[in-house]
Amino acid sequence: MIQETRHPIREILARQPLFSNLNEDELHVIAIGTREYRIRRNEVVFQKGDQPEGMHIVIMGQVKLAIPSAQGAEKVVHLAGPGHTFGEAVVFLDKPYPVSAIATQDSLILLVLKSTLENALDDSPTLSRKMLASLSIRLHELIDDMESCTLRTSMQRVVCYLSQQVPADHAEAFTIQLANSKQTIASQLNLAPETFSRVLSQLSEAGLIQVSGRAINVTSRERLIQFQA
Amino acid sequence: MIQETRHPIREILARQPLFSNLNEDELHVIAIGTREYRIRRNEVVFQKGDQPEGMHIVIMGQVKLAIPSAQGAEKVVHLAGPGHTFGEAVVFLDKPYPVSAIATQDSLILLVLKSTLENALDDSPTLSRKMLASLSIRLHELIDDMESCTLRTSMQRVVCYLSQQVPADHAEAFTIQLANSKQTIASQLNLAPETFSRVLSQLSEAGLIQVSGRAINVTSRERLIQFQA
DNA sequence: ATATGACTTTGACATTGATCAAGAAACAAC
DNA sequence: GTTGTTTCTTGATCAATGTCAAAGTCATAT
Repeated sequence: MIQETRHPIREILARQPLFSNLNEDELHVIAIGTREYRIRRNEVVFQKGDQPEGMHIVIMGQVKLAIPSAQGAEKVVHLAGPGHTFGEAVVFLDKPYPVSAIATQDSLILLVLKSTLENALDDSPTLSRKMLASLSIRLHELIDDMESCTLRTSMQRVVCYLSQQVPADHAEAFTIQLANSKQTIASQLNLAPETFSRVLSQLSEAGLIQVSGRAINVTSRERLIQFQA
Repeated sequence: MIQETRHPIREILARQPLFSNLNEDELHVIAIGTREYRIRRNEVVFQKGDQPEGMHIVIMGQVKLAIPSAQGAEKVVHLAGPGHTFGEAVVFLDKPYPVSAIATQDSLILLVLKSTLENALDDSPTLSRKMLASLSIRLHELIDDMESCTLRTSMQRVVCYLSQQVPADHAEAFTIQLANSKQTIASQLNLAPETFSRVLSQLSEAGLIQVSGRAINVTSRERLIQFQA
């Protein structure tokens, strides 16, 4: 599953915002304590309960972080794309991973070993600061997710999800290209796939969106947000 | 609402695990940037959307962190008792509080101002490390909460909650004294108060617990955990 | 003591969203 | 292409949990 290669790890690291303020020496030390691995779609990076190895950085591809349940169901907690990190929280605790990580696409990932990261943090307040910010963001995202799951109806969750996928230009009408299967997105929204499908049809019938495979066209962001029932 | 007093803030800070490794000078600087305030039961410390002031440390009492919803409902995210901190995550982000904080008891709280904390973190890798650990723990707790809310039935959530309240001695039979109203606990478990009440009666009928006000006697931890339906 | 208000319990009912099952569509492999 | 596999949609049904309402309990303050 893990396959070493000889890419310029240091170059890649230097391009990550997290490490952009480090000097050559610091970067060199981190690069030495970093492994690169490739992983195929649907393969497991680690499982809930495994002992943490370090911080993972997605270079290419995508990794799904999910809580597995006994009955085979799972709740997707986060989808980490290029430039995103995962597994960093456990570096600071003596606990196993609380989630499983599975590649949703063939991916290229860096693993900064636990001890390497710890040393780097002790030497660089800037890195510590960025790490704190990164964890804080994750915390906020999780709270938003919690809010969504507990205080909203399925319709509200879908509307909220769609309206958050707005492109940079904030256009009133736009097309979303879903980056994952509808199953995965349903799980992220804490919905059964069937429910997700039905909610999308309802929005279609109301003329607010057009669905064609993974492409969803939003006619009016404004009207979409207003929509109830 | 906020009322200054002249307690030995520095002494109190020194007793917090978070600051225990700091030297006299560092502690002094932090003490200067720390405010003490008292707040009554049911009073609001801050609301979701407010601009963050710094990190709060509960010295006495208890503060409830909850996501408010438009319809007056709320989802309790965390209950912070003596020695616990809250509001620290926002120090590292330029975002408003994602939750509201309300005292559930008359409380005494310290507020380490944002800039003070930031400076202290830049000067002390140890403090940074502890802060990272603290945020990581919060993240784990939230993930556990997420797991509970999304993958378990109401019965499973209550059983899990009760069995986690085990006293230190790990006795098979024990009595829990609920530290909050059943409403609050129900919200934390993401249940309607009525549902919580019904689940407790069910467990009572099954002979697994005896409920008497806020005191809950667990007859057998083992059998409680096994219980289904 | 008694009264007032908050919290809790219980019952009846409504509703959301899950489950099961079957068919359709998309995709991949050969 | 054709076949097999996975994903998605749609319908019918059901169970879990929320909502509403009323009564009961508890605590507090006067």
